[in-house]
Amino acid sequence: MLDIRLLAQDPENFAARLARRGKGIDLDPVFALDRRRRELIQRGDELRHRKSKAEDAMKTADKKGAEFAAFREEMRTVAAEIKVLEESLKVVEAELDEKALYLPNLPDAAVPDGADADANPVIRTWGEKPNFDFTPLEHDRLGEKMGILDFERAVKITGARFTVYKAGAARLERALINFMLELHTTEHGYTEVLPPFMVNATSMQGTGQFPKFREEAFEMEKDGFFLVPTAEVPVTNLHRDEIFDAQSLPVRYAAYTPCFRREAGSYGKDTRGLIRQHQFNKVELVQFAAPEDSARAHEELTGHAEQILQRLGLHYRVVDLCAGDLGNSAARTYDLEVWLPGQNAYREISSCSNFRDFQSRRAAIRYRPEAGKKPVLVHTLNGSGLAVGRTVVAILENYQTADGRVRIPEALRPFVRNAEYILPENT
RNA sequence: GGAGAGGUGGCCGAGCGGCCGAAGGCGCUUGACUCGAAAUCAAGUGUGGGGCAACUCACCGUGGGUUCGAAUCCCACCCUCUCCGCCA
Repeated sequence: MLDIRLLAQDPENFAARLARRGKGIDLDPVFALDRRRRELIQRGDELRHRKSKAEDAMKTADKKGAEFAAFREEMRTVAAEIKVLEESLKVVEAELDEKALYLPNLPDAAVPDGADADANPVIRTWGEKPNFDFTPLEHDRLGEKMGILDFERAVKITGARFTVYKAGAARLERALINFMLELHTTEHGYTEVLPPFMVNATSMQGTGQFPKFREEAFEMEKDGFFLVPTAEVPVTNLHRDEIFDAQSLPVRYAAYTPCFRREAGSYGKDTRGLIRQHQFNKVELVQFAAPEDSARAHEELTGHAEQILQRLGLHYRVVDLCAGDLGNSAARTYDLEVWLPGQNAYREISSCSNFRDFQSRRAAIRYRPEAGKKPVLVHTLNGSGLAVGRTVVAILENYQTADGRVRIPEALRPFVRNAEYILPENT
């Protein structure tokens, strides 16, 4: 959520910055509602003030006297008037909220111009494309052939966009989760968190999923809970309505969770394989930082996610999302795109974003820069470190051998009893 | 699922329908004392909104209601805890 008061001070500037996202956003109705809101507050305060003064007098007045009776009659009508004002205020605030909660974040000044993903500049590349003396298979063909990924039976037991992992694939997924968490917690200074996999609607609003992207969430209608679309939601909301001490920042959390997404509107996209699933595993990095530190923290966090790819020896590139491709809540985002030789393409495997105060304003997450001073909104950041299913895809495609096995990267071997290869499973 | 208890400021904990934004304690900040620290003493210390400001309004789990007036009374809901049952 954006700061309406700030926006109202310099409407043209903010409108121009929002326009970089490419969608026409009309701020005038927001400002009009904000003005109306302040009007109602002022009139209400005035009446309440008059009423409380009268009540002070009534406290000591003779309860049976004529003066008391007169006051009582007058205040009765004032109370009714206040009630009417409060009701209109409630309506105006609901409308304003509705509008304000739908406004996207302001892109950082450093965000490159551009309309869509094609305009995202590549800012660095690590490693090289592996050479094959055979034609590498796509992971889903390979996984099926090896008998370690079962897409058909997943359809039977659940439906499309779900997968059953078996044997070497299941073990690989599990090893990757452990590998990632171990690295981030022991070398990068993150505290491990294992949060609930269902959250309430307030949490979803706090991080910006609601109200705009409600269609994307799996909902437990009966209980009012939602399956987490990413660990970002429960982990960022850990500190909702809290005030950090200055010295406790930055706070860093690493969390494994499965992620559940309805993928509404992506019918026909990536229908095969593990790339786009309704349920996938992810290790997420979340940071709470002081505003002046967040840009640096963003670079750092991105580097932490990159470390995973580097240790696994996977070639990737980093792209700087342009204004038109930036997610709704983000002020700046770097995507890590891993090379997939089977698909002959780079695919997103991590997205690292700085939300600045967009989420913290919604979720009221603040810190006190100095004892006795007013609390200030923190900046929140997060990034995948990494999407586990897509990492499995990358390993299968990059490390497949001519004889139908998959070599396991050195860094991962301690997590699989030093096995060197994933072997076919013939059951 | 059944029975009961309770939700008040960073924490603990009082609170008669008006004098309660809220006693007291702890914590924290500042000052005094000290070579320094501890102890002690003194003062200060919630959040948000409106207003250029003086100032003002709201907030005692949430939402309604009664009343001139509600932290305090009534209703509904949410949450927490204890006991019983069930259960990985």
